[in-house]
Amino acid sequence: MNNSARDRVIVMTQQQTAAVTGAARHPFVEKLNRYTVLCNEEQATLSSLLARTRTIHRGRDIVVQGRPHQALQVLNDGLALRYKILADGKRQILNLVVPGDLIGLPACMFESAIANVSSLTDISVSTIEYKDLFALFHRHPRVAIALFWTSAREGGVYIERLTTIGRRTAYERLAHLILELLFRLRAVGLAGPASFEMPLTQEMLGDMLGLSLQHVNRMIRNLREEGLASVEVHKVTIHDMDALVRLAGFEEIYLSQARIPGLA
Amino acid sequence: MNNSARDRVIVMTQQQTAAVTGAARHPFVEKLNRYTVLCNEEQATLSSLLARTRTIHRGRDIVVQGRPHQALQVLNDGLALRYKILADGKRQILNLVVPGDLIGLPACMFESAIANVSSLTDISVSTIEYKDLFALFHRHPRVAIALFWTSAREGGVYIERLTTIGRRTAYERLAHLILELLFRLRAVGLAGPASFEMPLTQEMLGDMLGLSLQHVNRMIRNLREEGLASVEVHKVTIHDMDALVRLAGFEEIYLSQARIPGLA
DNA sequence: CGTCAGGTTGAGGATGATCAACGAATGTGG
DNA sequence: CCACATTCGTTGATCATCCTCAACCTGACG
Repeated sequence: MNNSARDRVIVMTQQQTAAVTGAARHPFVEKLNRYTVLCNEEQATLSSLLARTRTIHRGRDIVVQGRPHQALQVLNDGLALRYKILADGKRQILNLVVPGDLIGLPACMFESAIANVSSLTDISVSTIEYKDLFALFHRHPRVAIALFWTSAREGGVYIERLTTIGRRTAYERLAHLILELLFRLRAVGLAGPASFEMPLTQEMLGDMLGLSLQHVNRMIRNLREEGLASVEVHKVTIHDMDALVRLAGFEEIYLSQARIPGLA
Repeated sequence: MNNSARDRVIVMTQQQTAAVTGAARHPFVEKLNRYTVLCNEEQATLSSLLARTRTIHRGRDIVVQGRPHQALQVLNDGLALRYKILADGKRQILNLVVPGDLIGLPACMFESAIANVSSLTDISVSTIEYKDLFALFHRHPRVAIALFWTSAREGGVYIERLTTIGRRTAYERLAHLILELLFRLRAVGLAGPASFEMPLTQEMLGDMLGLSLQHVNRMIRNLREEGLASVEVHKVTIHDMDALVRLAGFEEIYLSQARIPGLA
């Protein structure tokens, strides 16, 4: 916990730099750059791919289950949710999409999308046509490797959620989700050391965790009464990090964005 | 459902061809070749990467949670399981690994492995060092694209399992798993039109579905009594495919291995 | 001022876990 | 060949976690 405040300051500084230098500094480029140091040309090519951005208001569907598509999209700013709707109307929220993420991964890698993505806030996105993606693989293999690496690591989030839903109690599930959100948002400069803004309703939390909204409400009360964390309207604050980590069985390694080993 | 038997025949023929031409025809190469047609040189490079194989007996751990590593492995033959063990000993099985799959995906994309993989049968594996993988990205961008595509589609299996565990009843979960196993095994020539050999215990099924083994047993009995499917010692047979698909809410698209759109 | 989304709380009930016991099949050592 | 252990499957009884139904509260917004 001691150096997390410092970490955050560094991230925020990067964000501010981005604001100064304009769209060239882009969360997606930043992320790939964390996997392996990219040269100027590589960064320039990526930036030009992402140059044209589009703004979408909150609550709009960006990707729709069953619909075909011919491009991937990158989230530049704001938050989105990936989810699936079952035939009987039940919803499973798969993941939170944060700036720098590929929106259509993995939903858009099929003939028609296998999941929905909708904007949780107003967002800014860039589109990468498949043909441009393929050209990128030919021109900049190192970028391709970084891309491969990120998308493979995405899988880590899913397997962790899977074990959370499959094998943890409701109380543990909520604790684990809160910690995951904290760490993922912190990595993109959107959270403090032990708190973050959260535009998720209790119904959404339930749909992420396989729980009813009423039960989420009770587990939130539990966390508050036990002094572990408080979940208010749009803000989550962690009061006892150690206890929460212990309760959740949380291990942050699956969210790591460390260098790719052995890549020059 | 009508042409699935025919599809299988084609796959089986490919497998037989493999037996004739020897190790050069490899399930991993076959799979990438289904994503985009690879030229001879591309296939040759891949095959040489996979030439050295290693046999591992059943019940051995190939990848161990928390342990570092410097290579990916490819499963050539046999079956394996990816799983996580929690601090209190509970186990969540994440996925079945079938021939042609990258074993260490996504577990080995981190500084230390975030999940275990163990052999379910005697298996044959090839090792791909990271440096060889990187070289492949430089030499054969089209292979890299196919690799990116497969690994991204892996995510589809996880999000489907996630919605299954999060939002379906125990009965539906079992039905869905049986169908997924059938279709995945059929894609590698290891299942008939409506049946397959299954070396999974009821405890393992429970650990895949977030259920207790006793409850799995009862749901299996249900399926049998309703005439939908029978799960015997090491063999699963589906008796009423339509009803099972309806019960599970199963949509096979997330297992598709169709061509990558727009890739020459 | 009415409506609506979101949050809060309680009561009752169902799904699925846990505990417990037993049977069948397989393997092992004597 | 038998005694024994072990693994896997089967079934019943009880119990708890979590769902469903229902009601009410609050604040925001037209």
